[in-house]
Parts: sequence; C-alpha cells; structure tokens
Amino acid sequence: MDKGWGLTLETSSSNSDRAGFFKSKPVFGFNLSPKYNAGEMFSSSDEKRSIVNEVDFFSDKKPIVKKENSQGDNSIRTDDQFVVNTGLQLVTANAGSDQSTVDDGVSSEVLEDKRAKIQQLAQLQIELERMNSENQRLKGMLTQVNSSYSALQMHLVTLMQQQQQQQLNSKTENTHPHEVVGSKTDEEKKKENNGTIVPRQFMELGPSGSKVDPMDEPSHSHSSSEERTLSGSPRTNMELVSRDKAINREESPESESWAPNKAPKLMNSSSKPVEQSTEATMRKARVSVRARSEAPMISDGCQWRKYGQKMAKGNPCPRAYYRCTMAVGCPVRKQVQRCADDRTILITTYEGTHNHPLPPAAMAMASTTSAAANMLLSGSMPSADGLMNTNFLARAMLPCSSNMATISASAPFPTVTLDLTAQNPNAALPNYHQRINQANPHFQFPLPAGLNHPNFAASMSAPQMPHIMGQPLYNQSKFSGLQISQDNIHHPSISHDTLSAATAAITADPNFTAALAAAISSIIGGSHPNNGNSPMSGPSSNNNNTSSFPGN
DNA sequence: CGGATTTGACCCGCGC
DNA sequence: GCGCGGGTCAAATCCG
Repeated sequence: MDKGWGLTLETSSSNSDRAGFFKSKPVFGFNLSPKYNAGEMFSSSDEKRSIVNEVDFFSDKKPIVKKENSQGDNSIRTDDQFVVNTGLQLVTANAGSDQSTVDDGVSSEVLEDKRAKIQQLAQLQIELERMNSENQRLKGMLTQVNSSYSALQMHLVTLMQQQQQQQLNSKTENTHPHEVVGSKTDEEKKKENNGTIVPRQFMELGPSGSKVDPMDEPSHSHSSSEERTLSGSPRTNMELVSRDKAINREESPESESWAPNKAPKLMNSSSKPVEQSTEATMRKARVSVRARSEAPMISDGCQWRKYGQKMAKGNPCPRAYYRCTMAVGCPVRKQVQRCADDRTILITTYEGTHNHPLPPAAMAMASTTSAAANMLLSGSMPSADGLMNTNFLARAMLPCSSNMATISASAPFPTVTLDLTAQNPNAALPNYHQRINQANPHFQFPLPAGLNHPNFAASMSAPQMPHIMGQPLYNQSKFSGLQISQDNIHHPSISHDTLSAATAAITADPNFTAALAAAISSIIGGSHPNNGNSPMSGPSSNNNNTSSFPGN
C-alpha cells in the first residue's frame, strides 16, 4: 500500500508553460472541470473502504462524497487532458466517523496518518480554489488592461494622425497656396523640382483628403500626384513617394479597364475624403500569410481573378497575381507564390481593402488585412512614431503569442507576415523571404528564446492565425486543401467558440492591433479544433484548386 | 458564347 | 543611359 503523500500533478499537455495563469480553462496545468472523478485516485487494496468517488475541487459546493467500492490508480483524471496523480490512497473524508468503514486491522497510527492526509487534501483543495479565483481575477484584469491598452493606442494613433494632418495642411497652404491642381504632368513636376522627388507624407487624411485618390480616378492621377509632391511632409521617405507613383500608374489603367464603378466612389470622395485617402494608403500595406498548402491557392472566401503571372527573382516558382472580382473595381489584390525552399509553403500576400460587402466567409480575412493595413499606417508615422506604433502591435500580441508573425513596416511595402508553417520560424524562413527582409531596415521584438526572426522586421507570433483568419486550416478537404500540420500548430485544439470569438473580435474591430491581440488572447485560451464548418468554407467561385497555380 | 486563364509585351522605378 | 525586376495589361486561348 503506497502511503506516499507526494502530490504528483501529471499533465498531458504543455499548456502549463504557456501563461496558463490567464487561461480560462487550464490553470496551473489543471483543466478546471468542475468534476473530478476521484474514483481512480485510490490505490487498489484488498481492503474494503469507503472512498471519495467524486471531488469537486473548484465548485462552491462541497465535494460530492459517495461511498463506493472502487479500485483504481492514484490519479485524478480530468476531462481526458490532465491526470493528477496524487499518489494517495485516500479513504473517506470523515475517516473515523461512524459512516466510514475502517478495516479493524488498521492501527490508530494509520488512522491519524489518514486524518492528516485528509487535512492536507482539504488544504490543497482550498488552495486550488484560491488559485482558481485568483486566476479568474487576473484574467479579468488582463482583459481590462488589453482593452484599455487598445483604446489608448487607437486614441494615440488618431491624435498623431490628426496632428500630422494639421501640419500637412498648414505646410501645403503656406508653401504652395496657389498651386493649380491637375495642371501638370509628372514630367513637368519633375522638371519643376529639378528632377528630384519631394518626400511626402505617407498618410493623407483630413480636409486635404478632398484630393482625389489617383487609384480611383485616372484623370486625377496627376493632380493627386502633384499634390503629394507639394505636401512637404516632414517625413522623408523616397520609397513611399516612388511607390505612390507606381501606384498611380498601376491604378489608373486599372480604373479604366476594370473599375467602371469607381465613378460613384469618386463622387463620394468629396464627402468622404478620409476614406478615399485611407484606401489609397491601404493599397500600400500588405498582409502576407505563409501556410502549408498543396492547393493552388488558399480559400479566403473571396472571388479572385488571375491577371498575371511572373517569375520572381530568386524563386523558381512563379508568382501569380490576382484581383478581387466580388465587386467591380474592388482594389484588393493578392499575390500567391510558393516558397522557394519549401514548396509546400504557400505565400499569399493581400493588399488593399475591399470596397464591397463581404460574405461571412471572407469577413475575417478581409477585416484582418484591412485592419493590418490600418495598423501599418499607424506604424508608418515619422520614424519614432512608427517604431512606437509598431511596437504597440507587437506588444499587444506578444503577451499571448509566441513567434510567428512579422511586421515589416519598412518600405517599399509595410507588410505583416503571418507565418503558419512552423514553430521555429528560423527554420521555416525561406531564403527568398529573408532576402527581401534583409534589404529592409528592421527592428525586432523580444520573443521567447529560439523563436526570433533574425531577418525579419518586428516579429510576433500567431501560429493560431488560421483561426484568426477564420480560415478552416484544419479542413483541407473542403476547399483549399490548405495543409496545416498539427505539429506546427502550437494550439492544436481551438474551439469553435474561440474561433468565433476571435473572428468576431477581428471583424468588429477595425484596429488590427486590438483585434489581433484579442483574437490571440482568445485563442490562447485554448479549446479544440474547428471541424471545418468555418465561415471560410463558403463558396468561392473561381479561386480554388485550379491547375494553373504557379509552381504546381 | 461568356468568363477565366495564359502569356508575351509593356511601363515604370531603381541601381549601376 | 541602360538593364533589371516588379507589376500590369490585353490579346489569345481555354473551358464549361
């Protein structure tokens, strides 16, 4: 008979090393299921004894005590996740009372010993209750802090944007009060500026937003471009300016050829200048998703039309270009390319914001990319601010995440990279990707040991992004065939509720930082796999499983 | 026949 | 100025 009283807590999960303190379910490696079948916590014995069959450690109610003959090991099994091996051979809680059946052969010493053990058990029970309540309290505090933090961040970003806009407006008025909009070509502008490119502000919000976005109206591209060169923003970013020109070029024909409904938008532009300008800058921000998939394209709920394919330098796999066709003139595009080093990895880069209602299937992804773009805009403030804002995002995510998302706020495209492919991004990073990022100035966030991205800008983690994206990454049979190895998912069990909460958080919150942080927090809370009934499973007409995928 | 895809050409920015 | 590379266009082609 094992009289050892060492309380061994065996956990079959690694959750305990992952801030379990703040999780709703597992606390200290326990799954706080109200019912603990303690029938197995008693060692086998030939002796009949009254045993505690059920112990409700965490309920307000007293543990349920049943008299029952039972045999078992010394462990407490909890919802098939954790096993608490008590090493105890417990007898009834009121051992020695009339209701207990004690073997007459047991000595008084043994009885006292048992009483002591029972007291210890009770103390443990109380302690667990205390910890549970404390866990709940801390969890609530964390939630509150997160929300407050997000609100503060948003407020700060808004203030900075307003301030920037004020500066922009004042400078525009003071330095070029009589410029005629739309009267000069880019070439003329270059000549006027001695061929130099005048830096401009990344964001153009506020009253000056009455400027027409070049991507919305080709005929205004020059004027808009000119106004940008006149902006005289304190920010000196040649790349952004250059990129803007490229965008002007790209968008103008696009608007002519496949965006006939841009005219109404243009007419609204005067009434909603901010939206217009924001969309223009959205065009620059990108969200890149790296995921294992043998399908030609991950299904994200939107309809895409392929408009080009190019061989990219440094990657034998061609890069395919898609644009959203769910609405005429939708500016959203995406690039799909297989990783050069590991062709099972599919790199999908989203750019832009949808200008149309989205089906539920596409909401999560679209909101995420849109919000990411928003976030990156805030991270594109003048250098110090940009750094700070980007740190906001990472810091918002880091408390609950570990390693797999990257912010590259540097030009030419500020990009958020979500790596869903491996636990160790160092191993997963393709050289191609590294090359891209090596060219960029970057900074890095502190991450758990061994999980940093040495070549990425700001790293943060989102191995749970499949769920954040509302994408049925576990279900490849239905649409995309997207393969996410469970080995590569830190939290292989994500509940549908969690998914919903995460998706809702993102779709409801235009701010990527807050939304993503909330989503990750929610996901870290743990649960079980989505069975593939994700909203992402909606029909996507032409976007999937074609044989034309680059690299296939 | 209409829509989607393919693919060569083209444009533009950038670096040398 | 020239070449390279990324991105897009659009005619040709494919496909249901």
